[in-house]
Amino acid sequence: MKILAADDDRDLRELIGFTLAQAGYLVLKAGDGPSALKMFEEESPDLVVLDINMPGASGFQVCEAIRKRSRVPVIMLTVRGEEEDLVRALELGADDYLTKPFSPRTLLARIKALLRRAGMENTAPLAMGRVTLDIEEHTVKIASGEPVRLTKLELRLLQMLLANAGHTVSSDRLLIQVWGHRNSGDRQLLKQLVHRLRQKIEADPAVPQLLQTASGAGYKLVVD
Amino acid sequence: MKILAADDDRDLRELIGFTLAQAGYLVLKAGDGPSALKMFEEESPDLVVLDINMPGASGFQVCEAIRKRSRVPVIMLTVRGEEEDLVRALELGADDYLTKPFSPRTLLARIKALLRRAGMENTAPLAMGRVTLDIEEHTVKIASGEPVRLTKLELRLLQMLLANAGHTVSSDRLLIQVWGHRNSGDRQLLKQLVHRLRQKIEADPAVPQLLQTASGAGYKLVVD
DNA sequence: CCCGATTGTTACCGCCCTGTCACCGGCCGG
DNA sequence: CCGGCCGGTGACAGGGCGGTAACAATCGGG
Repeated sequence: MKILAADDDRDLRELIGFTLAQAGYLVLKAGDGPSALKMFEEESPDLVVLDINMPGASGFQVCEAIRKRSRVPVIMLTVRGEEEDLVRALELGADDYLTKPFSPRTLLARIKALLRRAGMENTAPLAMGRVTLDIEEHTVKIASGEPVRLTKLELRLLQMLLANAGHTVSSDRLLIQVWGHRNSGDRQLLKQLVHRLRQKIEADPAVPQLLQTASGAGYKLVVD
Repeated sequence: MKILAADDDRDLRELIGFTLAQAGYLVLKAGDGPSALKMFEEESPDLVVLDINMPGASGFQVCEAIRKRSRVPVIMLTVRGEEEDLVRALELGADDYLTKPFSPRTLLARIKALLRRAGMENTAPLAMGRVTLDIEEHTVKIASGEPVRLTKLELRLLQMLLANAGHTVSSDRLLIQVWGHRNSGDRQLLKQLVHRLRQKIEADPAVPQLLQTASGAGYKLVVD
């Protein structure tokens, strides 16, 4: 599990790094916004701890940039009493925050809670009913047919639907989970992705059996 | 969206209630642990705000009991500087916490973030007498008939009537709850919506059994 | 740097949801 | 008796939403 910690305060950065390393995480450290972003691009960590006050680029900018290309869990660090900052951070897509000063134990608990919520520590069942998803190979098998190759986004979409197999998942939620942002005007992206995925996995894409539409609500995967 | 707020401080409870009601949530209030648990059992809310320090049963116990039977999002309220409490709360399965004092805006932001993370629309089918409402699928089943698809507005209307099953809901209130703010002269909208809903759920739409008219007052749902 | 794969954007079609108008019938007070 | 109010019903136009296609932009590996 790879965690990126970005903070301009060298001591705090080292403390965080030490704490997380003790807990068995692989830690990447960055001292300012730009290098945090660069490291994020190169290493694609599984979780990001981000100080709001940093030279170069504020934590907000970094968070926004990260959200543009990933839905990785983000924890923001802030000083006490800056509630406006918190609201803005959460609106920008941050998943959680910590108020300085905090104890290492608290940080660890929050990180674990977030990873648990994000479903990153339990390998979800890959097979369900007719659908068998191979995340490493980026392929699905339907019933006992040939494996079909999926793109990154298709895989992610199918993963989300499979995790909620039999239940409708709202379009907004899919947008958030697949792309990481939630401009609800972006339904066209989802339409297209669903269409392309159907071409690959449905026997007759015009009459979907697996990936069904719940009009006005979202989509659901029928696996039985 | 139903939210249970449990706090022994009456003023704070009312403030939370007012804030959430303003934001359009249906709020249930409890003043101590046991009644919070009881209300949780009976109402199955979509999110719980839980004060750690309560008479009867501590927030910890309530949180633990809730976690034994549900994964509903839980936000814990705590006083400043009790970090051990926070860690324990998160380990017990709480999803988030707030340090008192907090601003209403912060509370709202955290609740929204949590609902978003939790998927916001995954409410279990709501059953009452002959009527079973599946909010995530946008469908109703009457008695043991086939599920009928509902539109957004029909769903909202039925939801409101079902929440007050057996009691008359005034037309003005329905107008506000279904459409938002409207001048009360807009009864035609409601007439049409009721008519369309009856076509879908009544055995004989000309003689309504379920969705009955309370002349001069409003409508009520008869489920038994 | 190039080519193909992948992803995002624009446009269009068809369905049906929704708001609105128009009309009917019953009830009530003048 | 009649005119107004209320609730129910039918019809219809506009627009929103989902599906599809075609194209542009971007990514990624050789």
